[in-house]
Amino acid sequence: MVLNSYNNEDKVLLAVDCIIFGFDKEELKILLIKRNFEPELGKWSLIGGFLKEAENLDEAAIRILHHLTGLNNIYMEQLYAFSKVDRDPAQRTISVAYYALIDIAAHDKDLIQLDSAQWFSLKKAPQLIFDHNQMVERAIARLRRRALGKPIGFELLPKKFTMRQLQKLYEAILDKKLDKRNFINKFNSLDILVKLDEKDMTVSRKGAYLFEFAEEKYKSKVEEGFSFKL
Amino acid sequence: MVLNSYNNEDKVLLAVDCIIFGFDKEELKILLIKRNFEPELGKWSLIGGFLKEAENLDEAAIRILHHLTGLNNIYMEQLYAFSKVDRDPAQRTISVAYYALIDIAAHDKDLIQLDSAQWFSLKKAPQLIFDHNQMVERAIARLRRRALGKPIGFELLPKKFTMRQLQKLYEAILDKKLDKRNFINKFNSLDILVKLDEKDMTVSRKGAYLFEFAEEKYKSKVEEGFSFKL
DNA sequence: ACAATAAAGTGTGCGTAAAACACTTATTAA
DNA sequence: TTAATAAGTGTTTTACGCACACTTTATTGT
Repeated sequence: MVLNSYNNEDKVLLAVDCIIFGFDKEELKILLIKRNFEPELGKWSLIGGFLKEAENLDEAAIRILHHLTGLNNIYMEQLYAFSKVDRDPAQRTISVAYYALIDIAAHDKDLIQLDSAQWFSLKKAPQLIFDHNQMVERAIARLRRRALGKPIGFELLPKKFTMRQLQKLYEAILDKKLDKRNFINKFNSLDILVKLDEKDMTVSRKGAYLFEFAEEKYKSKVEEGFSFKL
Repeated sequence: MVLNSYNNEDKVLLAVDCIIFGFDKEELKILLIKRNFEPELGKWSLIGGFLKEAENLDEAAIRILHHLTGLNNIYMEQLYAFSKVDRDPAQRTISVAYYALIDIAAHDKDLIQLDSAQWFSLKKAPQLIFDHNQMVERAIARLRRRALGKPIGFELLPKKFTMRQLQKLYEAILDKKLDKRNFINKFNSLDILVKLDEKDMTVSRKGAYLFEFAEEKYKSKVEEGFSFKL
């Protein structure tokens, strides 16, 4: 064999595409941008760009997301590397997808207000370019599994929230209705919520008690994980 | 912005590293090769190579594995893309790791008998180059989660096997002792095993009944998944 | 002031699955 | 014949998932 086998190897373009899910009290949304360059100019796509030589993939994802949307301090998780040979007709490109879930309201101020980046209801999102729809599907599947294996909500809900909001978040992710009592019982048994003396009166005549996450307990639950069925 | 933004983007070397776990009736092993090129010549590493322009990552993994070990027909699953900037000191390289579990005995004939590829007990494996140890750790974690969510064993055990072998497989993957009776009860309730009239007499004075997987039922269980705690 | 309305809040019982637990059986080698 | 070895086998208790319906609270409109 050869001594330094690194010569003569093909180099490729490595893209990073960010799938940003947002929650706005009722449903899951996804942040998309309208491409302003060829190919597929004018079509909707995920938030994407190319890895630079001097950064790793996590850093690239953060940079690209910030550059195209203004969003900061978003923790994204790597999803999968998509590599079909002709996935991008313009040039051979491998794309590593990242995803995150954010509280739309909390990050609203960061969002650059171009009409190029826009929230879509997940169920009414347009067709995306290349294999981006597949990426989104895989991200949703991952999200669901994650929601059943670790608590979510901390980065997604306002600091103080009602049980109903938390339940709606899970319903949106799992795409099914849950029983109020069972949901509350199960979540309470995790012992990561703190009931406040305060009520949210905007939501109904009676008002609904507000809760907070007990940050330390929440984080240790994320570490250890759990497995529940909802 | 620019019209065709693809120019001026950095291209990188994209490696694929294969983590091949094997099971040999007692413990989990891992297949490693001794590097015969610089950098790190003579050290142990995962089975790796570079993606070519005309293939996707799955294909590259299969080609590389076959080329370096002779192994054929191994289904590998993509694990994660590792991208630390200096992970390979020789050149900027991103590596996508793949992993698979195989029955060592069944694939023995395919293995090229160089002293360059060698099975190591997982617990006694040597230090690997670059970030390959991290890759292995992540693969083990994934393997454990997978073993609790879908049946495994079909590709890993001989066609006919004893309950004890199956249990040892799970014990090796989960790295803990399991209760014989509970294990059998749980597995039987899945209804994917066929008890044969044949006994394996090599294993004890009394002999142990052999089982097979009911292939169709097994596959549908893989599709639907399950969630068990062992 | 009273009635209607709207959403919040609250508890129980049943069935299934997990976990703990120990003795008997079959065979062979001494 | 017996000593040794691993296989084989059920039951009980506990925890969890899931189905299920009425009461409470405050406001708004008449």
